[in-house]
Amino acid sequence: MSQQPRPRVEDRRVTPGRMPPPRPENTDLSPTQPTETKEADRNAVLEVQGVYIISVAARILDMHPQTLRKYERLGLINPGRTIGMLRLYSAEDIRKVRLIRYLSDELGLNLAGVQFALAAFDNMSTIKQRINGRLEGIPAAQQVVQEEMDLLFDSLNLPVDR
Amino acid sequence: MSQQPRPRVEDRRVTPGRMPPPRPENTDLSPTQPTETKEADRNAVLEVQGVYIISVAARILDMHPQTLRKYERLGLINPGRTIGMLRLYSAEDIRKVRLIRYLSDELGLNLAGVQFALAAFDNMSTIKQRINGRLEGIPAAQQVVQEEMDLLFDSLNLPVDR
DNA sequence: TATTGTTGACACGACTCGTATCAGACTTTA
DNA sequence: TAAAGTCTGATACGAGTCGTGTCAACAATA
Repeated sequence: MSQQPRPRVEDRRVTPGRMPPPRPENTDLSPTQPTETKEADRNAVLEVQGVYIISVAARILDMHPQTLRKYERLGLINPGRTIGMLRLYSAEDIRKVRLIRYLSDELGLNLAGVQFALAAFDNMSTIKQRINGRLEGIPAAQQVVQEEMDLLFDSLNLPVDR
Repeated sequence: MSQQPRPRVEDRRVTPGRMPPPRPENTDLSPTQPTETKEADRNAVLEVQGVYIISVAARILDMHPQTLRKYERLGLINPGRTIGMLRLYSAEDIRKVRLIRYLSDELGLNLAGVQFALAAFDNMSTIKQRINGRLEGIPAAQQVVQEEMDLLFDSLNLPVDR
């Protein structure tokens, strides 16, 4: 009955206020201890054209992999997959997670609220596009809508990154 | 708040000797709400149709008065006041509370999310108005924006009531 | 082969939310 | 004027949420 905690690579913890669970800190477990397995090296291997597997994405975002999985389960993000079903996070996915984190951490929304907000953003973007298309022949009107819709987005106080 | 063994209900007691906070002056603030009652006799203030004190509003909404007070403290609603500072809930206030309850109970938003959503609605309405104003001379464009913005509101799945 | 990924389940501590109660002061009503 | 109702700020509590952590059994990758 192996009861020992399985060592993991995800060694970061973010608990800001309180102590982390009383678990032994296997902070690092470089497998066959190449003494200096540079993260950069390993990342480079998995960094195929700006896509990252979950452990790398989690490290980039400084978040727990389980949190990323939970976000996906809730439909907040939808990373790609390798043929072998490994999650692949694109730069766009990373950006979206940052937006989610902003809505959650800074604005205090729960995940239902995040879901609502993301859907609202999407709908706003879509509508803006549709209006723009239907106003194809009236550039003056297009200009007005462009400006005002930008205002609308601004009013949501999203991080510049979006 | 950390949870720990706490006194039983019978033992709960407010710290003795605590001074109640000074009440605000009767400065007749926020006459914002019930424009209908503006010249009603102070005798009849609570009988004006469509304006309710908190206990009545709570009964109408089937909610706890403390919940209504909490919503106000968070800035979600802003009921009027009598000269004596009693809250006065208009039909519009009641409607807004119902919207809040829908966002909270049905969609699962927390109150931060409700705040965000309400602000988004307001901003969308404002922008729609502004666009409409700026497109005054282009009715065709007005029509397009009208239709599409209505679509946008629809996409939010709000209760018919709103 | 060693490592890291997958899933689902369960648990935790911190936090949120609606509700409840209290004391003391004030307002409205009978 | 007395009684009933409301005001304020505090504290409390059960139920739920959320991010994190762990586990088992297995698949993919290096």
